[in-house]
Amino acid sequence: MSTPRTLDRTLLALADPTRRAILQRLSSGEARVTEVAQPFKMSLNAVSKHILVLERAKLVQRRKVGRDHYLSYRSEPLDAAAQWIEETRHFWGSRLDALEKLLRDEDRNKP
Amino acid sequence: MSTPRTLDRTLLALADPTRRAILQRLSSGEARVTEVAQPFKMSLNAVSKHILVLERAKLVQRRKVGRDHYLSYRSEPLDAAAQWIEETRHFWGSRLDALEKLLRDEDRNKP
DNA sequence: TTGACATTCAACCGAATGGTTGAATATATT
DNA sequence: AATATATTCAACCATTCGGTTGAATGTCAA
Repeated sequence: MSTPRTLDRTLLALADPTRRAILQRLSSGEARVTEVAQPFKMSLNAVSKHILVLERAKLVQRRKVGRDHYLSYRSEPLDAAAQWIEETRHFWGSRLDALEKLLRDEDRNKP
Repeated sequence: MSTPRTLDRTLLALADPTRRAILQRLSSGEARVTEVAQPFKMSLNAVSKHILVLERAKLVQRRKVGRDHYLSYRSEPLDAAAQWIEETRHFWGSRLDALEKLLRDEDRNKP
C-alpha cells in the first residue's frame, strides 16, 4: 500500500509525457542518461531534471559505474498506483452505479 | 482511450490529497461547493480552485441551480486512467519480468 | 429594496516546474 | 599531463500551483 505522499509523487511523476516516454524507454532495459536524453529535443539538463523527478518517485533507479549512470525502471510505484486506482474505483463506483447514486442524491433532498 | 493531454490532466488532478478527498466526498453523491469545502481548513476560494482543476480533468461535473452549484463525480477519467495504467503495466512489465529484463540488459552489453 | 448567502474573479505571494545556459566535477582516453 | 566525455550543480527565467484576502456577481429571502 502507498502512503498519500508516495502516491502524490508517483502520480505527479506520471503526469508528464516526457517522463512517461523516459519510462517507456527504460522499460525495455537499462540506459545511461545521455542515451535516454538523445531522442528528445530539449537539453540534456532538462532530461536530467525529469529523471530526478522519476527517481524521487522511485520509478527510476540509478546505478553508477565510473562516469556513467545507468538508469533502470522500477515497477513497484506503478503497481501501487494501479492498486490504489482499482480500490478507489471500486469504492467510488462507476457507470453501473449511476442509478444507485442518483437515488442517493434524491434521498438527500427529501427531509 | 485517453489522449496524452487528457491523461496528463487526470493524473495531475489526482496527484493531490485535497482533490482526492473532494472526489471521495462527491463519490457518495452530489454536493454544493460550500458543503464540499466545509471539512477543509483552507479557504473556500482555495477549494473552489481545486474543484476547477478537477473540472478541467472532467472528474467533476457542475450543475447550477440558482446560486447553488451542485458538483458530482464522473468516473470516466478514472476508468481511462486505470485502463492506461493496466496496459502500461502489462507492456512495461513488473516483478515477474525482472529476470527477463536483466537478461536483455546483459545482452545489450555483449556485442 | 435591502440584506444575507453562494460562488467566482482578481490580485498577490511564496514555492515548485520546466526549461535554458554556463561552470564544476569526476572519470576515460591519448 | 592534456583533453574529451558523462553528468550534475548553480543561476536564471517564465509559468504554474496552492494558498491568501478583498471585491464583484448573481440569487434568494425579509
